[in-house]
Amino acid sequence: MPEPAPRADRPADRLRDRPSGTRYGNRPTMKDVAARAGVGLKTVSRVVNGEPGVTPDTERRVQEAIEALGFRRNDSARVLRKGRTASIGLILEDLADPFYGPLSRAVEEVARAHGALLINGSSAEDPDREQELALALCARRVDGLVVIPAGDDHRYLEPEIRAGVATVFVDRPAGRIDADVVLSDNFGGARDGVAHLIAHGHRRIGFIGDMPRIHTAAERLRGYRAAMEDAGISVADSWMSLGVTDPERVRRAAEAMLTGPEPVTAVFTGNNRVTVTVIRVLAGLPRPVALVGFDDIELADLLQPGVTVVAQDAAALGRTATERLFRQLDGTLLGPERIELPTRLVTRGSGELPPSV
Amino acid sequence: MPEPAPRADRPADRLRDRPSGTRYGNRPTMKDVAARAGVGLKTVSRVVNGEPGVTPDTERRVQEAIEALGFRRNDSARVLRKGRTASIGLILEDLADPFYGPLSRAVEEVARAHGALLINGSSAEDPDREQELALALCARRVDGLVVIPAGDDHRYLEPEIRAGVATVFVDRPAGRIDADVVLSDNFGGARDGVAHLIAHGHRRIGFIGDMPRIHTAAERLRGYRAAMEDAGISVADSWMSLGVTDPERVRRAAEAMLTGPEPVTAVFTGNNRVTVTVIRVLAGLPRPVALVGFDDIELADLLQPGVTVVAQDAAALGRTATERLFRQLDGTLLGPERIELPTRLVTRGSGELPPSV
DNA sequence: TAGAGCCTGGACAACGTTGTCATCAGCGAG
DNA sequence: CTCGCTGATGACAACGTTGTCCAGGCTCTA
Repeated sequence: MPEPAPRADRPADRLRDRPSGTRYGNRPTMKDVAARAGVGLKTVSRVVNGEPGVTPDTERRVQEAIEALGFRRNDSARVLRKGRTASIGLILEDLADPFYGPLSRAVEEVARAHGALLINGSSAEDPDREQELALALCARRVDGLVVIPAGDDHRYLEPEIRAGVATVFVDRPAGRIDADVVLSDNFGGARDGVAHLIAHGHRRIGFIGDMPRIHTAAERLRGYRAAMEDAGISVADSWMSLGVTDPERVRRAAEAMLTGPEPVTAVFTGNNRVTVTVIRVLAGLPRPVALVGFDDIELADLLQPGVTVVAQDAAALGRTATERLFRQLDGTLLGPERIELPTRLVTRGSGELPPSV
Repeated sequence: MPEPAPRADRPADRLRDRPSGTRYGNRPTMKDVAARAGVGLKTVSRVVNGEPGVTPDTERRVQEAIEALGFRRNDSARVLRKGRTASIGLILEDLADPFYGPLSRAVEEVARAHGALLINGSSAEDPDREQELALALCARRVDGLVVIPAGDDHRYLEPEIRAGVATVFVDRPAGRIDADVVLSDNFGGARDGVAHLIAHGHRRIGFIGDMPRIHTAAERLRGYRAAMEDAGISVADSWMSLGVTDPERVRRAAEAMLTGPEPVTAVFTGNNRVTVTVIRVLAGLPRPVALVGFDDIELADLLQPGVTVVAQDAAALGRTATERLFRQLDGTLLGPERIELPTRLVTRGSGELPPSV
């Protein structure tokens, strides 16, 4: 007997059978509530959404039916009908990076203030994965997207943006499309940080940063070069090292520039991951080496010496971007803009060490 | 003229009008693709989903139409039809807390391996907000929920769980319902940490922890008491302080137990937030005070002295929980279980300081 | 050459909600 | 007493997709 019955009441497309009190795995719908309350479908909808035009008595009956059945509105259907999902997507590089914690919290808070949920994913610095994620989020019909780009070509988002997906890029600019961008002043911050070292007497200063294809890394390198040039110092190639922030590579890079014929007396590190590794390297050295790092790190003040950093305000980045996103959705925005937030030099000791001879 | 035409081709329920190349804000649907490709609706569906039974030639025509129109499947409709959303929800306390970074990354990775997206929200340690979030996620029909509970009564989730929402609690147990729980061995970890201090000669040991209504805080306090009792030490009330982990309160608590008639010679801190604040307090003291903290913290090895901690594996917590969630969805699971992961004592110096007299 | 069987493709309903519109009862005014 | 109005209520279609099922054309074989 391949077919038990010619026609089942409901298609049994949901396989899970749990020891439920009532229907197996099938949730009650407004139709069920309506039947139980003895009212029409639309009346239930009105009650659920707090729309006016329902007698207190009717409302009570509906509420009772909702309670009794454990009804919960199916937002998928609602979204399908209304066109807006009240959710935004956040794509970042790595949820576990302490820099992104405050940023995503800020994004979440602004979203929450607008009644939206946050869906997020990590690109792991892989452009393909970024695209895959972004498009998956668009297929879910998120209302907007906050993207910390891994790739440098975002034309794939053009149809989505045209279709109304509000999009803001954070921390790094969008590639090959015109879109809202919220950045830190990476160039200025790095230049100031390096200038600080120069002001304390250093001339041979090393730079260790992330892969040069990452915009922030490139900008910070540019800031380093600018500060050196402003001071009339010519930079040796061996003083600069860009690449993955994997501790092993960073360690080797640091050790290389600290030895050799022209060893650096100070190091400028391009992000928090690099800074942490370099602190470990410097801790193992007999002579003190000055250090300024981009990005603040927790407990930086308690190390000996305290670590001087160029701090950026990750929360402000996230907040600014997300507020802008919702203004795009409001329609109270003119055109794409590039917003640059200032950085702040926090002196704690490591940047004020004199060059040791 | 209030009405421009008796019947518009499409209801203009979407207000946004962008300078789109084609239809304003209206995305193409499979119907549009079908029309353009000169095929039936279902054929488009087949191509989009890679189902068999389509001639290469037809498939090519459909693909071209998809490209040309910039079509992207509307997953809301798909979800409505299929009943599964391929997304899971994560509710934690605070996205910005470094402890939750690795945890949520692990959750995301497992979700990704199962083709699911991650929606997350922060409860800010507020039970009402936790419930609001959880139910909002259920309304979105997430397939499952990973919850780091803020509240201690989760009966509100019963109808959802019955309806098939896979649910796993992490870091703290569920309240008043029977559900999967993945925890660290908070009791054992704290006991070992305190025993370590005792082994190094301490008798007057302080405990500073989070609010006692939080399960982890209570368990760690219990571990502290157990270790003290095992060593035959009777604990003075003034040695223990539980409450919010706000730096101001923690600072006062630490200062109080470090002065007075019976000052402690060592402190056990109940979580990473507390540890960081106490390190700052201790750094300002003339005499050394031993410290062991629950939770590992970055750079703990570089402080003077290094901070001895009871480390828990946040990533393993998230991974274990999420894998279990998907096994619930597979149906390859018997019943709710309580899984306890071990902690690890990492000695770095601060816990090995002798009592200073 | 005809029949059987297979493969491709399309018509149609259904998922659960919301917007539109019609209906109906009750009521006040003329 | 009746007309028209108001406010509550429900019937119905639509959102965009997928599952079911049937039709038509093709190939293969007897």
